[in-house]
Amino acid sequence: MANIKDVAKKAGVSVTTVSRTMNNRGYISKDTRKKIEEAIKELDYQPNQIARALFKKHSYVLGVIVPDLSHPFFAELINFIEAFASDRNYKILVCNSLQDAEKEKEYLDMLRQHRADGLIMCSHSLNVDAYRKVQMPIVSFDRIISSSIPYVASDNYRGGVMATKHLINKNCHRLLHISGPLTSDLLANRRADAFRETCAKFGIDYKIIEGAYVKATFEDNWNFIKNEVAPHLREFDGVFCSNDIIAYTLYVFASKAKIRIPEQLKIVGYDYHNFTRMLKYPILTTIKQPIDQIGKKLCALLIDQIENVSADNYVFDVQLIEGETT
Amino acid sequence: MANIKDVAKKAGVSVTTVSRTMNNRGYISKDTRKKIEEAIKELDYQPNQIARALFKKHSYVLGVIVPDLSHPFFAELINFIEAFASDRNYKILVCNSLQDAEKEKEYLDMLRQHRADGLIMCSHSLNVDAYRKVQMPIVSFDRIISSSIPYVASDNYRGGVMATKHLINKNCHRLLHISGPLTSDLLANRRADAFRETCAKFGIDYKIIEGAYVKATFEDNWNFIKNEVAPHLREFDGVFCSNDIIAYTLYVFASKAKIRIPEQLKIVGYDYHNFTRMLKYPILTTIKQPIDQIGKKLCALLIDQIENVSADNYVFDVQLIEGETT
DNA sequence: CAGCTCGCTGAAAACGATTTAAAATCGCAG
DNA sequence: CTGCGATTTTAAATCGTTTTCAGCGAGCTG
Repeated sequence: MANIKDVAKKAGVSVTTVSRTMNNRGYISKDTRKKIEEAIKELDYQPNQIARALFKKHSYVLGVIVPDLSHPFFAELINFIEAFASDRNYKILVCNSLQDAEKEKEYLDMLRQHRADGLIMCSHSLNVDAYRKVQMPIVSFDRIISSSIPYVASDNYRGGVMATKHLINKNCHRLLHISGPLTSDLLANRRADAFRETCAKFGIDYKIIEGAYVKATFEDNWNFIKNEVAPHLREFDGVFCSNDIIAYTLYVFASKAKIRIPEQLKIVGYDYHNFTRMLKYPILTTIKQPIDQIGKKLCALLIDQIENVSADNYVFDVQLIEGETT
Repeated sequence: MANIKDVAKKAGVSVTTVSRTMNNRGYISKDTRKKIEEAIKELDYQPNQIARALFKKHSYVLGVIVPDLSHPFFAELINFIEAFASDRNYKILVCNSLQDAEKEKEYLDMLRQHRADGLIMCSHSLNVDAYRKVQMPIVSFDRIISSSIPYVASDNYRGGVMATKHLINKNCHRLLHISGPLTSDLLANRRADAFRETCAKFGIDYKIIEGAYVKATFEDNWNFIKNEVAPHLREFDGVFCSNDIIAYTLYVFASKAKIRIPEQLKIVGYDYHNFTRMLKYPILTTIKQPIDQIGKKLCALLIDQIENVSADNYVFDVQLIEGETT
């Protein structure tokens, strides 16, 4: 593959001049510029970004760590992250932590070794100290890592209130919330807070069952519902699920158990990702997170930090999508 | 961030010695090795992979270009690709072509500039010449690019035969196939070949409607079915769809049109990705591609090429998953 | 005409690693 | 004490860029 020296030789100038031409720095005569551009085209010269990155200490690579690449939420999120990063000339190195702390630590080191310019953390298997040590601009999705690391999230509390109030408005009297794991610094847990407080405020009986963070397969979710949720299910007439996959699984489970939905049991989910939008039996009632805007904001905040603009937290508004399950 | 010189200084040796220690090359006394390892730990030294890559001309980065990152098939495929690449110490740079030829060309150049070690092509917006020029090891999913570029695919022909025969066995007499775009070198089109030939062999009336490659949203698919398929739909009692998303959309469409499935119309899909596995209303009858094995093989063939092992094409067996739609 | 600025160009020093080739050290036999 | 192979270490070149600094005419000013 041709390098800058080959171009210089072919154009009959020095490498400095070639470099300056490509980067539009300083004075270059029309004449030499033309010669150089011809040489570049003729040799199909592709500037070596590795050499560039070495000198400039700027790789234009962003690391993205997610718990599960094939989960519809993260697939969609990465889709948008990639698009916005690409617009600003950044590339993304995706890492699949599988929620394994060991693997996540390895990825962190790997990204440091590759001198990624920044890091988007969507997986949260390690304690906050591990991320603070990374010495790289970071943004976090849905978790408060430290005051100097901006986070992006949907307005989980408001979403929780909306979901709960919706169930109450639909005449539910005994409510269940299936949450994610209630680790203190995960912002998704504001949904449970909102649920609890809203039920209290309206004097509604409630219960919270703590689930796992990301359950990948239908069977995982099914077993969870069968073992943890089913024994209590008939005590409730409304369930707020912390994600759409579990909401759908619950719908399937309840249907098979001859519980009529929405008449006997109403279900609200959370996310409204591709899977939910595709789904028509049932059309889930759910709280929509603006995944596109979240992706864009994560990117923007990170690149702002990298390029020395100050960055701040960002919380997005959510929206109730009323379907057929409530 | 500490570099190799800092380590050398701290350990009181030369950089050469540090380098040799890390790479286990040549003689190093127990004593100096220990001193160096201590210095590395103390400084939290992370070797600069960019500098390494520059010298070794080996970046350990693989480019992966897909048409749509958030499509369940590709999300799952990338999931596996990442896992296997990571096992062999490679990283992946994901690119979302959106099936835009211009964008795909840009990504190709970008990956060349970043000196990716190889390329996994799952998007096929350009003519084959564009890929031949890339001068980088490539593997292709589901497309024959040239005899020197290995491809990986499921046994599309056999899948097509299985699907068609299954419909015939279920007593269908007039069959429809909704294909992807019938570009000659896409291996997915063997499904249509198989459909055509199997129908002919059994003396069955058939028709093929050509669809788009990847339709992202339910609405896109819905409109396609409404406009292109619906006018003919009642002529048929069995449909073989070239992917599960279109199969599901057709199911929804037909149900709303009061066509009873499977009694009046039987539907077979293709893929069996996460979306399909999650889906319970209906449980689709479909042809399963082994996405995990495809991902693994793509990776393995590419890395073999990079590391100078010869590589060959690979076609995976498929499997009929019988659901409730036939 | 000395001195300055403009416009243009190039040589050389980085960036942080690896590798080659050569030098230093050691132990030990002659 | 010398010579020599076996160890162990190092200086210097290299990878492909960018940047700093300096040089050199030409034209202008005073």
